[in-house]
Order: sequence, then structure tokens, then C-alpha cells
Amino acid sequence: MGRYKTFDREELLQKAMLVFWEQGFSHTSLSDLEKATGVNRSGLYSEFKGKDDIFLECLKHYVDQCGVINTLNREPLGWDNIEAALLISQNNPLRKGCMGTNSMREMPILPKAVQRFFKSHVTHLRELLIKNLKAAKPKYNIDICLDIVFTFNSGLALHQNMKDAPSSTK
Amino acid sequence: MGRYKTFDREELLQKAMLVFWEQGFSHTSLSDLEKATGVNRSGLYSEFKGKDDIFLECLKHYVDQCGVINTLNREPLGWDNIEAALLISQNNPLRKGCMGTNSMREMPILPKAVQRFFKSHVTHLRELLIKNLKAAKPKYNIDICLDIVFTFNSGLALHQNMKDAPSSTK
DNA sequence: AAAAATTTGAACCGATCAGTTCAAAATGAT
DNA sequence: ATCATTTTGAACTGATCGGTTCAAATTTTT
Repeated sequence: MGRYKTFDREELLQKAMLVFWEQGFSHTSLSDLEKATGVNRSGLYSEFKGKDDIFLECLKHYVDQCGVINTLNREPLGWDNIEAALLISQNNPLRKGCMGTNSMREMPILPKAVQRFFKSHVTHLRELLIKNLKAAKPKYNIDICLDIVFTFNSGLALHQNMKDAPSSTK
Repeated sequence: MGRYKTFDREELLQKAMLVFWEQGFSHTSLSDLEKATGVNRSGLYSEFKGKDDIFLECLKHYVDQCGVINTLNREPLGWDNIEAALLISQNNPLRKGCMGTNSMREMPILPKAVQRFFKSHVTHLRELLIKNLKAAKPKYNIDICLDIVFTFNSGLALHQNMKDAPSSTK
């Protein structure tokens, strides 16, 4: 047997995720990723197919670690779950805001594979939200409530994001 | 006297604005601006100091043309004004969404002059909103209402934006 | 010591970018 | 016609980027 790997995939994803989360896809270079992860360019290529792939895996990692899916699946279903989900973007100790929402503005230029993942994730979220809304028996139309929750969540994430954003040196 | 200019500054700003609105600051190149405005690179440099300056002027042009300031100044002050302001991002025939909200994600990398303008504009908006909220005599705390309106507006703009976004070819 | 595996650093390619400059062509007022 | 002015197209610079490759150095097991 030869030398062991010194980096851990999960730790790598965690560090890379934070960079993408903050800077977005296109403003993050391989050099940024090298710096943040401490893993050499060649090492990154040994673990992932390329930048596109790293971003996709980071996005999946983000979704897992933020726990929104679990939150919306907690019994009993209802408004409490939705409230907890809305608060996620404020309570994450790593960084305020939501990597997914941040990515929305970059959608058109994101790799197709990322777009597909994103789309299916959003669909999943909608289904979970609807289940919880039904359980909450809202006074108003469910679809409208869904839109409101979604919209409000995006705005919330966007604003939370500003609080952590460093300012330019330019 | 010599030759006349063939391009009109306002028309130029209008065309350039749409490109920045759609693609953001950093994803818009001088070539994009040439293409969209029909004005040569050198012509752009004769009218503006550079890309930074063009963006700033476009942002100012956007604020003027979207009419949000006028809307929030209409008498009588009150909820109607706020509702109308919220609807602006949906009703603009040029493009859905809000160029200002789009720029929020790019804030850290925007030129300092743009950041300053942005900041003062937001402050102005907050003041106008507060005046209208006070007139509306809401049941809840004014500052909280202000946050909700602001947050909701951002989410609204972000989502509206998706409807017009073209998809990648990558 | 030898072998296997990873890590490292560097290099190269092709492309794009902003920024800037310049001379030639085109145009219109005098 | 001439002269002032704008427009045009092209070029150059210096930099960054993603992507990829490779050989040498390092480390650990056998």
C-alpha cells in the first residue's frame, strides 16, 4: 500500500461549499478552491470531474447539512415546520442566508446538471411545503400560501446574506 | 461644425440597462454592451468613463424609469402606495424583476461608487416606506412591517426575474 | 530497501476580459 | 472644397480564467 490521502472528502466539500455560497459559481476560481480547501488543483481533479462537479456536490452537501428536508418532514406536519424551515437561513452558524437562493441569480449560467438538480430539489420542497400547509389548514388558498412562503423565504435569504457579505476592496 | 453624434445617451442607457439587468455587472462584457447598444467601444468611452461608470448610470436610469420614488410619494400616502410599489417588479413591460434586487447578490464586487449609490437609495426607500406605513397605521410595529415589506419585495423580484431568464446553452 | 500511492508545483493551452489607443473613414456645417 | 467632429474598426497590453497534464517529491506500507 502507498501513501494515504490527507484530505477528507466531506471536509473538503464543507470548505468549498462556503466559498461557493459566498461568492457564487462563476466568481469562484479553482485557485479560490485550492486556497479554501488546502487541496492542490491536481488533488481536486483526482476527487472530482471538474469545477462543475465540485459545485454540484457542494450544492448537494449544502442541502443535506442545512436540514430543510428533515425539518419539513417532522411530525406533526404543520405551520411549525414551515416556520422552522424559514428560520434556517438565519440560524445557520456557518453563514447567514441560503446557498440555493444565492444560486438563483446565476441559474442561466450554471451547468445543466446543476440546473436539473436544482429543479428537482425545488419540486421536492414544494411538495413538502404543500403537505405541511394542508396540515396547517390555512384560511387562504393553499397555492397562494405556497407562493407567499416561497417568495418570503427567498427575500429572507437574500437579506440575511447581506449581513455576512464582506465588502469590496475595489 | 463637424459631424453630429448618432446615438442618444438616453436610448443608450436604456439598452445597456436591459443587459445589465439581465446578466448582472460582472457577466456583462464591453462586447455585450457594444452589441446591445449598437455603439462602438470607442463611442462608449467617449460618453462614459468606463464599464463601472456605464453601470452606475444605468442603475440611476433604472431607478428613474421604474418610478418607485414617485409611486411612494403619491398623495394620499398609505398602503396603496406600498402595494403599487410592490407590483412594479411584476408590471414593468420591459422586463420582470428588479435590477436593484438583482444587484444585491453582486454587491461585494460592485464598484465602490455603485455601492455608495445603492446604499443611499435604499436609505431613501426606507424613509419613504416608513412615511407610507405610518400613514397606513398598521396594527403591528412599523419597523417590523418595514422589514416584511422589504423582504417580501426582494423575494418577489427574485422570482419574477426567473420568469424572464433565458436558460443556459451549456 | 523496495514498491505503491498520494501530494506537490509547475507548466501549457486556448480563450476571454477590461482598458486603452490610434489612424482612417464618414459626415455635416461653413 | 475645407475643416471640425464623430464614428469605425482594429490592434495591443497585461491579466485572469478553466482545464489539463506531468514528472518529481513525499509518504507509508510491505
